[in-house]
Amino acid sequence: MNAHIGLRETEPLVAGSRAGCAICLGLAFNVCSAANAATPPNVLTPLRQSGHTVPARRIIWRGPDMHDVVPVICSGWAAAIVMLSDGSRQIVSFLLPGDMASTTMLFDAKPYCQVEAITEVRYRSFNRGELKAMLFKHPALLERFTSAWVDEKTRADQLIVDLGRRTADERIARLILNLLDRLSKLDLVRGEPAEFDFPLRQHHIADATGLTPVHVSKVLSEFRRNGLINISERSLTILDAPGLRRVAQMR
Amino acid sequence: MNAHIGLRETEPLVAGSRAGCAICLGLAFNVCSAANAATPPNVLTPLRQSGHTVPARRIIWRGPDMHDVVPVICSGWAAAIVMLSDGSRQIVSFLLPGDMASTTMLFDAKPYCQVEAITEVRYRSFNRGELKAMLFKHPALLERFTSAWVDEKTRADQLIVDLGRRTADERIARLILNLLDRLSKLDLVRGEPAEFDFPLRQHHIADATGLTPVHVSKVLSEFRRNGLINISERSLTILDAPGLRRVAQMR
DNA sequence: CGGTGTCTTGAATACCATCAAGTCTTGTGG
DNA sequence: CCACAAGACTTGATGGTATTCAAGACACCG
Repeated sequence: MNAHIGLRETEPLVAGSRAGCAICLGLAFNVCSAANAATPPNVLTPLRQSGHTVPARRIIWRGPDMHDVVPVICSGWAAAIVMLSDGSRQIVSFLLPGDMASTTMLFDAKPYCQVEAITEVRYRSFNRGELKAMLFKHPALLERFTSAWVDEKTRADQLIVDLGRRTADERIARLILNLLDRLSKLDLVRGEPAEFDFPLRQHHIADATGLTPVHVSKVLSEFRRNGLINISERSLTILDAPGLRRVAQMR
Repeated sequence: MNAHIGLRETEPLVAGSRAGCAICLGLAFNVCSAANAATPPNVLTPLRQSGHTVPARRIIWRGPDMHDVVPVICSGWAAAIVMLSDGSRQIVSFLLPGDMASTTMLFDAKPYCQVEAITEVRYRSFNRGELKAMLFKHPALLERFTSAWVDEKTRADQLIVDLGRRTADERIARLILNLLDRLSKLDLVRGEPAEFDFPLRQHHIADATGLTPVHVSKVLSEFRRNGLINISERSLTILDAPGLRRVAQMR
């Protein structure tokens, strides 16, 4: 899951406003291409799409019902989650601004997971066929898309290794460092020592690392005791980056 | 990892023979398209490629050195493995005949894992650029390729769930059932009760399920005691499919 | 024939889950 | 604005699953 395709906004958008979205989409594509110096500006015609804003904890995209729409996150955090019949959950990937839930959504309509908002989330739904056609028409966009796909797969494989072969401390440290990485590419990390918005509840961390919320609490407390990180007011500060990396890499 | 792109052979091939490979590749593509009734026969020009045969346990494709080649398995079993610095290993996917190590190899040159032969393996290496160009030139092939990609990602996400949220028994039962599924699509499963070649050592199962060989041994013994499966002479028989599924699905 | 790889089994241990109780925060309706 | 409920987090006690350690049986190969 989780493909960053650079459909980000530079300015706030009137939520749900169709005109606003259309403008923004054009903007976003230009921003995207500008950042990459690949696509000349204004080559892209706006796609049909619909903007939405949902509060935290709402389900954005549920397996069975949505067929032809591909959601792209504009702002906020979300998660792609596989639900098991006993109520336990596995977060397959976190979705940050600019992410499509999964690159596979462009091709496949049978999903095995749902997308849930963690914070308030603004997102846009694209028509799958149109989005696909557009990507294949513009090489620069396709390039971006395939690179998003490679990133997504790399992260998935990394997660497999983490869940299969690493301890609780390592998993949690790596989760934090991965988020740090992704967020700093989005320019969402502030200052020195590094600090960023951290809307995850401990149960989110548990669902992502294959642990229980109780154990996550214990590990995070230990991290704090050791002066590695600090979490307060939904914000995470990395106090000792080398130390945290040491915990994460160990082995 | 692991993309089945239908580059299989119908007949044995003189190992390493360039002419043989070229013929076989044409054959293979036709077989592939015939199986799908999508590509008209003979539309495809043969690609440059090289055939290889390696014994079990040999490394086929190592991260750092191979840049522009994409290996495709012709016969035998292989595994894509992530090595950790303490010597522990995680198998990210098993590669069966017709599988490309990963669809991402078409686009990305920086690999984080190696491909190892489990049995003797025949495989072919394609030039990445040429293979890519060919896929994008022929819509039917591209279609096949994207579907391989979706399968690959689906399996990766399933593995994430298994490693994150399932017990040892469940993981091992699911591994067996997944292999049964894939092998039966390749027509490599015989008879009733279902039975197939099973070259995996217990340490392979351990590396794939995130367990230790010792514990794999105990679980398999229990499966046998309960009359679920039987393994002998590198062949696995599923004696009680519903029972095994019950163990696998549980929850 | 020794060496290596594979598998099995038992005992001790470690890591993480489960259970439980309590604090604190957040949100909601009266 | 307060009261109450629900959610979030913490901490300690206990237990289970899987690991680690160890030793031995067996097959295969050079």
